Amino acid sequence: MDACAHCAVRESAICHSLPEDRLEELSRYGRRQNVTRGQTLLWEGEDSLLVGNVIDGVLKLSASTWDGCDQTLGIAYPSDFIGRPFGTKSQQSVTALTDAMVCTFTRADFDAVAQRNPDLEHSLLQRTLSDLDHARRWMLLLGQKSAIERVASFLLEMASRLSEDGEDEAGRIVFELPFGRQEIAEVLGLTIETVSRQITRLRCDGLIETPGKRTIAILDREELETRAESA
Amino acid sequence: MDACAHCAVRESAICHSLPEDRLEELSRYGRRQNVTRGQTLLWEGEDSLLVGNVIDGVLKLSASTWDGCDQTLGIAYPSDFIGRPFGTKSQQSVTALTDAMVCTFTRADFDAVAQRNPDLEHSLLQRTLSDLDHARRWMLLLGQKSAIERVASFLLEMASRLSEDGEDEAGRIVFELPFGRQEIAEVLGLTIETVSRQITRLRCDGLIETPGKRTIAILDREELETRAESA
DNA sequence: GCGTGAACTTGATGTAGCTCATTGACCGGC
DNA sequence: GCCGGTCAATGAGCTACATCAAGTTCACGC
Repeated sequence: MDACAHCAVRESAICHSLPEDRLEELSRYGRRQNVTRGQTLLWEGEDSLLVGNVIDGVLKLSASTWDGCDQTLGIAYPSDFIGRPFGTKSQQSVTALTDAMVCTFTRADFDAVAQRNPDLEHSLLQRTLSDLDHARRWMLLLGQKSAIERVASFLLEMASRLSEDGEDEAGRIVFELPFGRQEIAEVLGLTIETVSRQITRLRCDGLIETPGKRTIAILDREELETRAESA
Repeated sequence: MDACAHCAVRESAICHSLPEDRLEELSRYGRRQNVTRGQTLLWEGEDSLLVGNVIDGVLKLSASTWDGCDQTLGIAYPSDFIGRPFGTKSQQSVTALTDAMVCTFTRADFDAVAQRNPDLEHSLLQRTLSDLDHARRWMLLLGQKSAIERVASFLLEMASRLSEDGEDEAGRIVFELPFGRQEIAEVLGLTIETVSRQITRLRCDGLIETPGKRTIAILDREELETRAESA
């Protein structure tokens, strides 16, 4: 497959570090795979047989407690890397939040190619370091922030991830969440009711609008940032 | 300095991946540094000028909210790597919990050596991947677990990290925490009072003993594991 | 001995967010 | 059209943890 050459994430996924010939090598092992919304690609605690790149769509990484509460541990967007290379069990499930397309490799294949391509490992290292930074910033949110701060932070992060163009004609930042309320709750370590109440509160205070169930329009970014930081 | 040859973490830090001659190259840039308890090596938000290996002692990674609440994001033990290589600000402070010894490099020096030594990068990648796994498991704790579950999980983790020998003659697992109560609270996202109460509760229930302020003896590991999972 | 200060414990009270229950909006099937 | 299902919003009450306020213990100096 020379699909790589025309891949939507050719320039942004870790593959970008490989020159043409090496890319060709990697591509022999890759497999493009459609995933439908709700489908789980990797299961928590099972051996991580697959790794890969997200090409399109949004997926979540999650883990759950003995009693079934789910916590979302990370969100994977196009060009993000998923799975756990180098011989370890996956500590989290990977589930599609939207219909998605991923480019997968068996872990064994990927490990072998990576060992032969330091540049690929370097890209992966860079990406893993940012993921770690990001996870730790999220720990601060989970450990210290109030419900309203969490929701405000979440909306701001989603805005920066999902609103391709800045603002619409009315100066609003509009975007479609790939999350239902329950899924937001799982990201923030809250309940669905609390999330709903905080969103209502932000709407009543005139900081946001919610034209559709999953559509958010940010009216006052500045104030929302203040709410994300202080009670 | 040929200190590397006799370094306490020669076999376990990321340096282990380097052969003698390459190690010699790296060691030219390294600087052994004593850190006293409470001293901060890297500051949140500042450019991470230093990176390095922990040789001895325990340090914490932490960040704080606008209003001064600290959250501990990770704990670094001997042979762990600290700092943020590859041109980014450090997102967290690194502070010594005990007197410690670290082997530091300027980030620029380290980056350059790493680029020339794929094996070193591979070790660092492996370590970063485990750190990420670990951080995400901690997110589950911060997002979902109750106070008693958090404290029990914490004690178990500390036991596995700090009790070199298994059990003493009485079948207890005894170890000295490098944390005061306030510091435990910062790890768990709780207040000092809540931590204290939960420890008292575990003591009253006969699962642990606290012979000294910072000394913990686990009497019933099994039951403690149960408490760490379920309410 | 006694005083001082830091670290920990304990108790009393408040409250943010959870739980449970209800209602309403939207949507697809028939 | 109506009906059933899903998802979000909202209300009432409860509970776990935070907050505030005393104690208590221990180490250290005099």
